[in-house]
Amino acid sequence: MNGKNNPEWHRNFRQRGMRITEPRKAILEVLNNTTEHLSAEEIYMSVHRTYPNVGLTTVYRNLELLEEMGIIAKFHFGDGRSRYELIHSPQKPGHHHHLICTGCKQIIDYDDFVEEEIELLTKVEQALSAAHNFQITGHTIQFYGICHACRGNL
Amino acid sequence: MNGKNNPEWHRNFRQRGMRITEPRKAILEVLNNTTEHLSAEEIYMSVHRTYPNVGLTTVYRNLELLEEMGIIAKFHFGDGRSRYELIHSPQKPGHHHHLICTGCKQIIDYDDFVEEEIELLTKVEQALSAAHNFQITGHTIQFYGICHACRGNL
DNA sequence: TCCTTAATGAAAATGATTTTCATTAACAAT
DNA sequence: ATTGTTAATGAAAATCATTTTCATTAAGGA
Repeated sequence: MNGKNNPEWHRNFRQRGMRITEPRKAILEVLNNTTEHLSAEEIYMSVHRTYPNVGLTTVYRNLELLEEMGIIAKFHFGDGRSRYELIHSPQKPGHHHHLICTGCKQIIDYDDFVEEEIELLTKVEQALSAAHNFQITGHTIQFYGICHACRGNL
Repeated sequence: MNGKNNPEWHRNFRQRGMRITEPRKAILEVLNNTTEHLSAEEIYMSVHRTYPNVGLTTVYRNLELLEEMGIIAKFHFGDGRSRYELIHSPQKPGHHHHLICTGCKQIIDYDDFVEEEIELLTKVEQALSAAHNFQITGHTIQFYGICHACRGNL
């Protein structure tokens, strides 16, 4: 968690009159230490190991909150549940562009042409902003396909 | 439905031993005649007007089927339900790149820089194919933001 | 230490989607 | 055209992720 015992998100929370609680610390701890794209249930199970009394409801509530605050992003990969990622993750900084196998559901954070993608996306973002009078807050790029292993199982 | 009374999808279906049924005709009819991004329930309601005895279950089953066949695409726009689009729609041919207002949930099929996007996407697709040994079947590009009207309501 | 109220946990409710199963109807063979 | 096989259907029940309710707890300012 950044090595500091009073991280910057504390300030962020307190400003909004929100309290620093064990469940919140635990949830952010889990998200900070994973490279995966965890679902609410998975985050809950992970948190549960250290804080067995934290409930699934609380996990859902805080994930929603963290998303509204712009701290995490919520993704849909087609497996019927939402998955969450820290927007500025120490584990995988930068973009969140995904390659998903529709067979085994594995999710790959790819790096190919990301520079160019970002460049174009920025341009598109500006165009959309202007043309449709939107204030853009985020984007999603996903490629779907079948991985080598799954192709073997056909 | 294409002006022909024996459309090409009939052949497509029969080849797989699948039958041409009223519900299937009705569902494709609805998808063919909309520019919207309909949910299963919305498709069901639309079908229901003409064929009141077609059930919601059947709509779900056939949407899944049509997706597997590569005839329609399933999207998630963050409102908790899946939405479907004909991949080759007579109403909006070409791409399916979306701009979504997180306030009012409106979905815009935008046209800005789509040429360039497709060009880059094709390049990325090839790179991913090679680098990760994937057979790419589709992609998703979405921008999220707040539209002008919704910004007023804050 | 006390007080206010944000936050929590457990259980119930909700809502989209899937499964079950008995019935119907496509369509190939007759 | 009639029949037989079985894919497809519809209704109801089941499932599963997520949300709501509500009584209780605890963060943090006074």
